[in-house]
Amino acid sequence: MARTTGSNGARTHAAIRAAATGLIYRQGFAAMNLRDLAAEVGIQPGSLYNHIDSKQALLFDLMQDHMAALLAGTDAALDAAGPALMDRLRAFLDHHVLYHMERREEIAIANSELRALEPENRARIVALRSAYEARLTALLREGVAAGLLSVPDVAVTAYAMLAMLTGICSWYRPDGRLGKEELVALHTALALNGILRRQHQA
Amino acid sequence: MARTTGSNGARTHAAIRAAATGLIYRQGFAAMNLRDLAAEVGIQPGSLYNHIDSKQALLFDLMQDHMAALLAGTDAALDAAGPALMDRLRAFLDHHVLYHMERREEIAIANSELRALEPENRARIVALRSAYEARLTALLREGVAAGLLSVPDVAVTAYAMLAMLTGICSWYRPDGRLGKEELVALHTALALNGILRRQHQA
Amino acid sequence: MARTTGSNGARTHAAIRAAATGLIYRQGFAAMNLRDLAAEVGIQPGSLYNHIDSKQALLFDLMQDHMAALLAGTDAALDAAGPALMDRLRAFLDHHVLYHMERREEIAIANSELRALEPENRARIVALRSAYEARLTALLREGVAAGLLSVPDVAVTAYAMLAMLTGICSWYRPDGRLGKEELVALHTALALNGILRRQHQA
Amino acid sequence: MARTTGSNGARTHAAIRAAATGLIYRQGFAAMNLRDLAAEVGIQPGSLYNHIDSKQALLFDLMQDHMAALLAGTDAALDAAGPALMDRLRAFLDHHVLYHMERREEIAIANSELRALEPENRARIVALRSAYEARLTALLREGVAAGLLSVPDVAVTAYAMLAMLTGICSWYRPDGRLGKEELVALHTALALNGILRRQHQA
DNA sequence: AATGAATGAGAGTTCATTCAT
DNA sequence: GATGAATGAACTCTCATTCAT
Repeated sequence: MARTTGSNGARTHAAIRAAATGLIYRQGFAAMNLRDLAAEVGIQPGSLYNHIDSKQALLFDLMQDHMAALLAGTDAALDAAGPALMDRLRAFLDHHVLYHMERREEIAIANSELRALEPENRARIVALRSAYEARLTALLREGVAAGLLSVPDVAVTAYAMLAMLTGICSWYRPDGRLGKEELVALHTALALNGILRRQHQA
Repeated sequence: MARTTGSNGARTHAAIRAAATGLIYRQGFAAMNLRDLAAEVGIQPGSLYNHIDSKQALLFDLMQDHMAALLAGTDAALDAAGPALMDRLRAFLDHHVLYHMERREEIAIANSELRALEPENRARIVALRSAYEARLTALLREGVAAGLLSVPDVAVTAYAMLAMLTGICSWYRPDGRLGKEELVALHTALALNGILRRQHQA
Repeated sequence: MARTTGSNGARTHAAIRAAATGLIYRQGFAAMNLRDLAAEVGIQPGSLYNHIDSKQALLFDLMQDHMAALLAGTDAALDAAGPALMDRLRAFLDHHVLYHMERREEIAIANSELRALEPENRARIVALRSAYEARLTALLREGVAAGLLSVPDVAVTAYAMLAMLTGICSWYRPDGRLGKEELVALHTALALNGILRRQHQA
Repeated sequence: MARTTGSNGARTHAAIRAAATGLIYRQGFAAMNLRDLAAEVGIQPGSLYNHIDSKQALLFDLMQDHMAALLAGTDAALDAAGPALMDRLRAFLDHHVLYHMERREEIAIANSELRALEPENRARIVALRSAYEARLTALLREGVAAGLLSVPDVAVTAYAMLAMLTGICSWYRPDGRLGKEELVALHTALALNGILRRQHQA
């Protein structure tokens, strides 16, 4: 049976996800309640269940979709960068910082609400996250092998770099003092300077 | 945690704070409930109120004490480092990393539960946090003035450095592959490399 | 229950009644929900209302139709039995047992869900039930007057006999150890033995 | 720590059980809600949980305690009846009828709310019920072996007798036309007459 | 005749907190 | 200082029902 024309189910579902993203970002998942969410969407609390299975399932869906988008965006950026290693590394870092400025709410949720997921759901998100980190560690290993980078420990360094570049989403505001491009350049340089091999280094 | 025979008030209070630190770290403040906290301490929920004023007050006390300890430890490390700027900067970074490994639960709470504080309490913790950040921005400014550092934007760079070094407390485990000293050295070097002024740079 | 292609309204209505009978029998009226009922019929919950007025009306219709069928079947059996009192009494009991084996779901509902009916509906079902009981009490009174039966209290005895013979529908299974005819004979004898007047009795 | 004098926890718990018995008897378990139950006890709904684990656990406890009391009362009646078989059979029936008049609410619940129990709980109540039925079937078998009773099928006859005698609790009222003793005598005679072996019977 | 989305009431349950003992 | 029972508000979620399409 065809979907009734003018039905606004899809619109409501999107509104729920958008409102939930904002509320979880601001208050945390446990502190968000479905009454507030429903009110923000403009429906009754019970009506949420026409669109979601449970509060937990809503969180999982948001996180999963976000991680999938992050991975897809990253791969697109790497593809666009061409084959040269340093281009690819720079593309990864640029994309990471830009994405973290533009979608800082989803990022913050993905980083802080892992503990709110039930074990099975958590395992699936952790797998996506690992796949993302693997993109960076692979680039670092290549760089070391090519003699371009100085990285004492690939795994720890990758964590540290991601932590630094991810931190931006906890304070960035679109109307801040510095523009996006400046912030991207500044952060990518800061990160690269930390690992670039130099002549006077061993 | 079994009930200690002959325990007195101070011991119970300390046990409550220790148990709360662990529970908040693992579950988040909003998701922690006082039933579980009381059970872990070995008392009834109502008895908590002989030692704390409220769940909110307990969180605030934990965060305030932690920030005070962080500031005191930092200042002690700076005093011990002597007057040389680079020694002081290195001392700040070393201390930061070490402290974040050793007290990662308190750190994680201080970083993630600001939003759970009531406005007045939040303002007081934010003030302490700003004081801590000011220690680093002051050092960076000195370094730039002395021509030792290359820092395009002091505030943003300080944030990025702190984010990187703070990230360690989200994955560090005492029984991990690398020892504390290695991790401190690795992180401090990574951070310093990012900002050291070099000859061939403009 | 799969959706029948080309099903029309009457067929859906019958499917709803059949599914509701089973669900109410198994779970009770209050515990049955219209979601499950709709799912068993293969339609959406809202579509039920094209066929029923309300959950309450559905229950009432089922009970009313059942009581009417019971009465009609009883009267047919009495008519077929002829004029002799003992034949008629035996016919009543035989029919009662047989009917309670064959339609135990409807019977169980009629016996246990009176309390779920709204007062007005309940009164109407109670009236039908009283009419049914009156068939038996009339026979008992005739038997006593004719000196054939020994019945200390007609009303109480009628209740007790009906309770005994009705009990079968709470455990009878078509694939059980004993066949229908055996069970009918056994129960009718058990009931009649309890009230038959004997020579050596006062 | 000793129970505080004057604490009325036990009294509240008993009041909850008593009120729940009445409400479940009148409305059925699924239709009873905890708000009404709490109101009848004179406490807030949430306060119920100081005394019960869940609605389901409350039902199970009521049914289990009732079945245990029925079994204990039956065994006491059998012990008091002495060794003669017919005395014991009569004692069983007398006790059954009397108990079903005096505690008809618990009985009705035990008979009609089995389906409301979760599988594990149901299995435990069914086991108690089987133990009770076994008391009667054992007596019937003895009676048949001794040539005192005529019972075509022990299991079916036992069910039918219990159904008849249990029926009383669905209509008995303490202020009714007949007294307890009369009703006990009437029912026991009705049941025994159905199975007593007579000379002129094969 | 059927759908999917909405409603509004209410369900069982949990929670931080209070307080007489 | 600790207890057990109580509170009252709030929670997530379910329900019968309605209705435009």
